[in-house]
Amino acid sequence: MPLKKNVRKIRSPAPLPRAEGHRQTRREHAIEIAEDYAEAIADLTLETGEARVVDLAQRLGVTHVTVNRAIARLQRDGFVSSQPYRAIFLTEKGRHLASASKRRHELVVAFLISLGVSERVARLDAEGMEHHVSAETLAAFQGALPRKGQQG
Amino acid sequence: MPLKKNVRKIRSPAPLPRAEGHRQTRREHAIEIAEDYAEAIADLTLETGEARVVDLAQRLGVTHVTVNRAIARLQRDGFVSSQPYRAIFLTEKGRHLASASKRRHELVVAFLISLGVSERVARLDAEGMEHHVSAETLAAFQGALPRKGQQG
DNA sequence: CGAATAACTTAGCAATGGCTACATTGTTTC
DNA sequence: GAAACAATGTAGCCATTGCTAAGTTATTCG
Repeated sequence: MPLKKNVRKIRSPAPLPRAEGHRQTRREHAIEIAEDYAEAIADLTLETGEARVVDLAQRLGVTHVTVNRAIARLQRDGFVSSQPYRAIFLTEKGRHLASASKRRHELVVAFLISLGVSERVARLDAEGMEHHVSAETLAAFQGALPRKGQQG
Repeated sequence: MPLKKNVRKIRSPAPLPRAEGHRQTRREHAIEIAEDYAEAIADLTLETGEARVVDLAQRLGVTHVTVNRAIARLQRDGFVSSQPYRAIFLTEKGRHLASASKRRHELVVAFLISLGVSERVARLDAEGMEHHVSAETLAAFQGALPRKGQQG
């Protein structure tokens, strides 16, 4: 008596959509690093005039070796241009990514803070969350944010 | 003439904290899969009585091979117990992780929906965001959510 | 200028997380 | 019980993302 341990025929009919979210999350993971680097490069360029491997390493909390290889991939994918032993520059594509990322990042931080989350935690959480905030959700965050001009 | 391209001495003094967020994000990435699997296993066990490799694969949007290896890691790390060609069961530790993940997941979805995000997008975004929502932020979400009993 | 130092690069290891192709085991069905 | 088929497991590929160690190149400074 097989006891019907495996009910192999009656595969569940509906739970397909669930997979979609996971697929999207994986897709987003693939571009997270590009976004983080683009943002960091843009910031450093503003702050110090150029983005160097060591500075990126310090800022992202990885070794300079990791940065080096990441930059190679970003260059391969057209986000940055760099020459050996020289500073790193964003391409048009990279600048685009950086500004979008930066805007989203800051909006997420501001939104969390507006909810009462401490600035420290808001910044920590935003770093991970931001990459998974779609345009629609970002718009909702923006909408829920208290307006700038009307502080009364 | 070196033109002072590299101003190597004046390393920026403050941008250290930024790295902390990235480090946390990487830490969270490391447990994302455990959380997703634990939640999926818990759900499937409820829905169909047991969690099988194929079902997990379908639900998570990966091949059964990927599931197989992930399960091996989860078993190594004490989240699940499984025997070859048999269903997968959560350990106490795994159940704990699953229930926490599930609660957080549902709260994030509910919160996004309450902001006006469509259910579809809320579910898609939550899948990626949830892993980076700290206890503090989760509490803020909870607090911002309209109460259950007072729908007026 | 040349040595010292800082920055960068390269080589190579480990873990993760996808995959396809193929082998094995379990279940169902005749 | 054996064949057919579904499910699971194994081997091995590739890419990513960390790392350390060791070699190169630039910059700075005596």
